[in-house]
Amino acid sequence: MPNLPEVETIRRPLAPHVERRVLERGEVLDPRWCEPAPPSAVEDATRGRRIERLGRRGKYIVLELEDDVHLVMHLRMTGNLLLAHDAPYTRVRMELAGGGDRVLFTDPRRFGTGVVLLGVDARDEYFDARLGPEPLDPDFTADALRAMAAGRRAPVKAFLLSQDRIAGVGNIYADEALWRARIHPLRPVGTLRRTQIEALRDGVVESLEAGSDARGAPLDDLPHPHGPRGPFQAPIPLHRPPRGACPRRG
DNA sequence: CGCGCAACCTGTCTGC
DNA sequence: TGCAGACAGGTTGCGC
Repeated sequence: MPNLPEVETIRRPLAPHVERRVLERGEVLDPRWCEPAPPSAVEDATRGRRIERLGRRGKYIVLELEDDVHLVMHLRMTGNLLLAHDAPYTRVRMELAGGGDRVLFTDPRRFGTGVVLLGVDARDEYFDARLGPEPLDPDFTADALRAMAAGRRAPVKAFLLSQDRIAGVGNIYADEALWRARIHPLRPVGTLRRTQIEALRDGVVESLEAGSDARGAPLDDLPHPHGPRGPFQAPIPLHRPPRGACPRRG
């Protein structure tokens, strides 16, 4: 479920509570979380290190620690990162020094993963190998999109979903962006006309922004046990319309 | 290389 | 009402 806006909604309120604090220890309760690395890799990396920053790239969350140690996490579909003492489905538990706060990675379906990367170069290499540009960065222009789409026969929806083209667009936002741009999802992306490419770029950006706005609405100050996704699963309008006729064309 | 698709999981929804 | 089966969905890896 987490696409870029959801990941950002989890990251943003959490960041001020963890940045500049020291991790006493991290404990991997589910060894599969960091496979093929052993849990000790995560535990060694986190022990006693200060958190410099809680960042994001695409759908990844990055816990940037001192000494240039980067803990890169992916929530996949059901993962969550929250500040709480206990929560169901906890896979990783990180104790913060002074106060007994804990950062928990929870995930009922155990799809979520984490990896420790040493050095900013290793981190960038990791992302460069699998992620395209950030769609909310200013260089994500219609021209850039057109260059990426040129000559490709893949359906435009599949194209939007491939993270090595555009980082952070998932199923919900691909549908929403195509709906806004009035483009059929199966249309080969390389055949789109210039005006459609422009509409598509706008559709991607606007749906991501709408998603961030909707879920980024302030709730309480602290993430509660069920995490910062709460009551406002308020869907953007049309991802799943009432079954039946198309609301636009019948 | 580009594309399609199965596999990974398990909670929740759907249909009988 | 209960149960079995379908579905959800991001990424990886394999086959064509």
